[in-house]
Amino acid sequence: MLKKNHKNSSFIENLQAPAFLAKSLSDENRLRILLCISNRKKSVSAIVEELQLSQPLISHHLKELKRSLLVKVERDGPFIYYEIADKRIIDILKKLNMLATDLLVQRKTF
Amino acid sequence: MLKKNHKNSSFIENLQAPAFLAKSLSDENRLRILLCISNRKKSVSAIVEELQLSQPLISHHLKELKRSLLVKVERDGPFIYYEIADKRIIDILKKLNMLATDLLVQRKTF
DNA sequence: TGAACATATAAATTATCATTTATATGTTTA
DNA sequence: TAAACATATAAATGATAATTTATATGTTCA
Repeated sequence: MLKKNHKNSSFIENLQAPAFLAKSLSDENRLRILLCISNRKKSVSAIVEELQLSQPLISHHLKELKRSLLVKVERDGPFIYYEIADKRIIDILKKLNMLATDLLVQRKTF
Repeated sequence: MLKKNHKNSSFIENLQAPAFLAKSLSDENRLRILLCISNRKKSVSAIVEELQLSQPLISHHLKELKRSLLVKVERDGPFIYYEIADKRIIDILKKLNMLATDLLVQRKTF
């Protein structure tokens, strides 16, 4: 028996959610932050130093990442630690990167 | 022998490319267009009718999708047909959608 | 408590973007 | 060639977002 296939199975409705996530992933500085905290949690100051961006800018982007649920937050004394909320975020970034590479190659090939 | 792991292997440089793709995926109307042309090529007017958006708006988003290489274009007489450039785009959208769902569940669970 | 530090927030500025309205370009056919 | 149609483009507008600068909040420790 065939799978019920009301045009494009998985979704149709709810494109708002993936669009919202994609928007959060659409800024290069936010991607740098996500990679930076993908292996272990880090304090804001550690991120600031590692990425060489201003502290308010990092805080602003962290707030956005928190709003889209892409990071987890944890306080320890005066420090606030941020960590990636789900490893699949990195998988998706890798796929986006591979896709971008291939699309560019294809464009030049034809 | 362990894989050479200069922090975050796959990328570090070139976050510009995935950020750019993500930006193109960050608009709900563009996602609707991509889904709409994911199975077969369609003319602009067909897309306009199916999605119930104005013709200039559809054209504008198609131009953006073309700029980011996410669609292929083909002319046939007066009609211009657009088609998704790579099926992996849909995979990525599905993954984004699943991730969004799970992140929301996790937020409510804890 | 007050000084030092870590982080967040607010205000201001600039840039980017989605949408609408109006018009132009390109193609077919009578 | 002119009319009808398909699509693209341009201009205008309003909304959103990134960044900077300045300041506030919250924590520790002497």
